[in-house]
Parts: sequence; structure tokens; C-alpha cells
Amino acid sequence: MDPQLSSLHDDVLAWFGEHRRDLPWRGRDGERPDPWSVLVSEFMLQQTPVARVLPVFDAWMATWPTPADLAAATAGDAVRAWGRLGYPRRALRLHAAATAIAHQHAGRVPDTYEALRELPGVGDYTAAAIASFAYGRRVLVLDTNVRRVFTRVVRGEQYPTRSVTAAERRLGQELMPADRADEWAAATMELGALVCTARAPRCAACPIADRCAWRAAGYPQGEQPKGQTWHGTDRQVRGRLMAVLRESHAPVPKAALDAVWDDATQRDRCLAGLLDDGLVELVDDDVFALPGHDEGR
DNA sequence: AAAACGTGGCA
DNA sequence: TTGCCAAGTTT
Repeated sequence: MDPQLSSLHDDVLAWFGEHRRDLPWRGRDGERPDPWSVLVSEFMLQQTPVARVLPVFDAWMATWPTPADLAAATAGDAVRAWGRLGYPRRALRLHAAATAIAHQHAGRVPDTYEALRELPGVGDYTAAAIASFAYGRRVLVLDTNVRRVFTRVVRGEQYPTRSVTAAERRLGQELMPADRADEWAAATMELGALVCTARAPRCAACPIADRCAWRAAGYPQGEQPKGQTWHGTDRQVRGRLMAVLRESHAPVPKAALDAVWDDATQRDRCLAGLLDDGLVELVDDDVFALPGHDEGR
């Protein structure tokens, strides 16, 4: 084993041992976490900060402690419980994943990357994360935190590219330790989340600052991909429409939805999009609700 | 393969 | 106040 690599592992893992956050989806004192908890948390954490996930996660697991419990609920119940986490299609896909697990996997969360990857809403990152954290498999977990850490430490650049490159995967594989790969994944993610942050990295607290290529190069500023616009977009309109549906337990007349946005063309396009996505159902003439509102009564 | 897809906190 | 950013996936 390359001694430099070995000491890199040691330093990062030692730092993790001291600064690891005690999050509810993580196992206690060396024990593996519940795979369902890992899966639910990973869905919620897609593009959403830990602090906002915590309360919703707790309520979710109390309501649906197993995949079969969620599968027995309606999709609308899932969307409503999702609350204001954002990207409500994730709630729909989590519900669909639970249904697939209940019916095609005997209620057990799959334990291989390949099987996980088949579940709705589970992409490369999420499949790797569940396989690693829940089952200890030695798979490469590349999230935005890990990518940023590797890009800075090894490549000497401030920001990773928009999408994962083959070179990045190669590097990630080379850096991955033979043992405790799951701990390495969690540690490098945590380092990116707590120290090697996007905006104001806390290099003074970094266990590997002495070998960081970006730091050694004098922190050259990189080009940032252009940010997303928000005001006036369909996403904003969809968000407002969903908020009305979510907060009402009774079906909603179209007039109530019309009130959230002036531009009728855009508003109707967005409502049609939500219907198409399966986030909204037409329950009567000009009356709408979250999906499956009248099932199981 | 670029673009769509929510939300709220923080600088 | 505006813009950035957060454990991505899908089409």
C-alpha cells in the first residue's frame, strides 16, 4: 500500500472519528444503520440540506417504519408528508420505490448496487450510498461533497465539473481504501460538508490541508456554472400549486388554484405538467387533489 | 446531453 | 436584496 495514500486515509478517518455528526440515519457505535432509514434519508437529501431533512425524516420514519408501511399508504399521503422539502417528485418516487421493495423484494431493501439502481428515483449516487452505508459494500460514492474535496486536494481546482468524468471515477477508485470503504465514503462526504465547503472552506480545520493542491496553488478561483433562475419560472408556479394541494385535505376547486398565479397560460401549463407527472389528480370537473386521495377509505 | 425540477437559509 | 447553494435523477 502506498504510504502516502495510507496516511491520507488515516488522517481523514481520524478527523471523522472526532467530528462525525450523529445523524438519525447513521448507525450507532459501529453498528450498521437500518437500510430503510438510509434509503429514506438519501431520497430526502438529494439537493436538500441536512438541517431541513431532520424533522421530516423523523416524522416519516415514525409514520412508515418499513417499506411495506409506506407502500400501503397513498402517493398523496407521501407527497403531503414530504412537506416543503422541495422536488416533490422525489416523494412520488420514494413511494414507488417502497412499493417495488414491498412487492418485488419481499419487503427488504436490495443490498446490491445493481438492484438498488433499478428502483425509481435511485441514480448512481443513491445506489452507491445505500450499498455502502447500509451494507458495507465497497462501491465508489461520489456526491457533490466528495467531488469537491477530490477536485481541490488532487486537481488543485476550486469546483468540480458539472457532471462526473471518467477521470474522476478512476481517481475515486484509486483513492478508495481496501478496507472500511464505507467509512471512507462517509468521512470524505462529511469533510466536504463541514470543512471543505463550497463558499468559505475552513482550511484551518482541515486534516489534509498540508497536502491540498488547491491551497498550495494559492486558491485559484474557478468558473462557476451559471445558477438557476427562479422568479417567474414554472418551478415557482408548480411550487405554489402544490402548496395549495398539500395544505388542503379536501379536493381543491380550480378557482383556488387560479388564485396563486396571474398568468393563466403559464398556470394552466404548470397544472397540466403536475397532472402529467402524477403529482396531482383530477377528481371531478375542475376539482383537483393529491394522488390517491380517495383510496383506502 | 442540456434542461427541468422546490425550497429556504445565509452572505 | 440578490444570488448562491444543499448527500441528484430523469428525460
